Amino acid sequence: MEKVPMRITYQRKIILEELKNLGNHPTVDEVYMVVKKRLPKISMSTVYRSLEVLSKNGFIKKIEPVDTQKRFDDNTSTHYHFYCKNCEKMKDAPLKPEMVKKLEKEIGAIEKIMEGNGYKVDGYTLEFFGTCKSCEQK
Amino acid sequence: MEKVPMRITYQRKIILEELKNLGNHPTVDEVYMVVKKRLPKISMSTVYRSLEVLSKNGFIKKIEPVDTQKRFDDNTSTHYHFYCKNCEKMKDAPLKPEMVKKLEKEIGAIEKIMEGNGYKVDGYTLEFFGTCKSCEQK
DNA sequence: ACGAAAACAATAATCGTTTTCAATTAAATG
DNA sequence: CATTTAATTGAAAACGATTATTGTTTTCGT
Repeated sequence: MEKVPMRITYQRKIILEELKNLGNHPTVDEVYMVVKKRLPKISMSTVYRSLEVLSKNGFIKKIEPVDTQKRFDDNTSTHYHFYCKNCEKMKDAPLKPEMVKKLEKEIGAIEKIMEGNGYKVDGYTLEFFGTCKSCEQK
Repeated sequence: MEKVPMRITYQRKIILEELKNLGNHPTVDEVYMVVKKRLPKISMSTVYRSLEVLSKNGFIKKIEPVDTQKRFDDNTSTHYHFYCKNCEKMKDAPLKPEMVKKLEKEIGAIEKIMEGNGYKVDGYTLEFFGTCKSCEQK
């Protein structure tokens, strides 16, 4: 979470305030809509940039997919993925089948707990990211 | 994985073939580029639609984010999320702190293993999806 | 208070994906 | 095997989310 020079502008104060009011992980659009009530002239790009900066400086946390593009896999069995930020490829997580089995069981138990709490769990995604072996070797 | 009436068209045969050749989880665009060599007139939308249908029928597996939109969280500590497909809200996974701790440890160990395999692991995302409690109660 | 750097609003551009629609084709039916 | 009909196609436009650009305004160290 590398810090970045950040000015405390009026817009950013309000965006942070309203984000906290909203609670539950709002989308940028949701933040925009409530902030606009107090700052009718604010633009979407300001909200985007401000949220980005606030998260880079550790005030808030960004929730975003490891990779936004759709991908398709000819292997239909359960396994986990590793996204390499360098070559931008999605690889199979380099794990032995017994490790995958173990994790699957572990997470399955967690799902049961959530079901017990009144949630209906259809599934989950677990993706790792970083630099893959072949990129790392260079 | 609900089955859907599917015709085995020439395009689909070739898309499936080439997906298998490509191996590593290609994006739609990557599939399009190789398929175009054999079917110069094929359109992007056909590739999108075909991959979708092939995955709906269990021939291949779709890898996609639980939710594509960026979201922001005022809680900066580690915790997992649950995406409700009904109300389209991202909630905190309803798990006790000790459960989160345990999972974190478990997955941390997995990361170590991958690091031992020559990968540099920056992090991971774990997201559950389904129907949340309040939507389920209706 | 002054001036450089950062942030702003507005707008256009981009990216990945989905939709629309008329023409074509697979496969079920007679 | 010819006919029917419903699915599929290609081409193009539309789409939603995000980013880049532009000229103007604001913040904040000096």
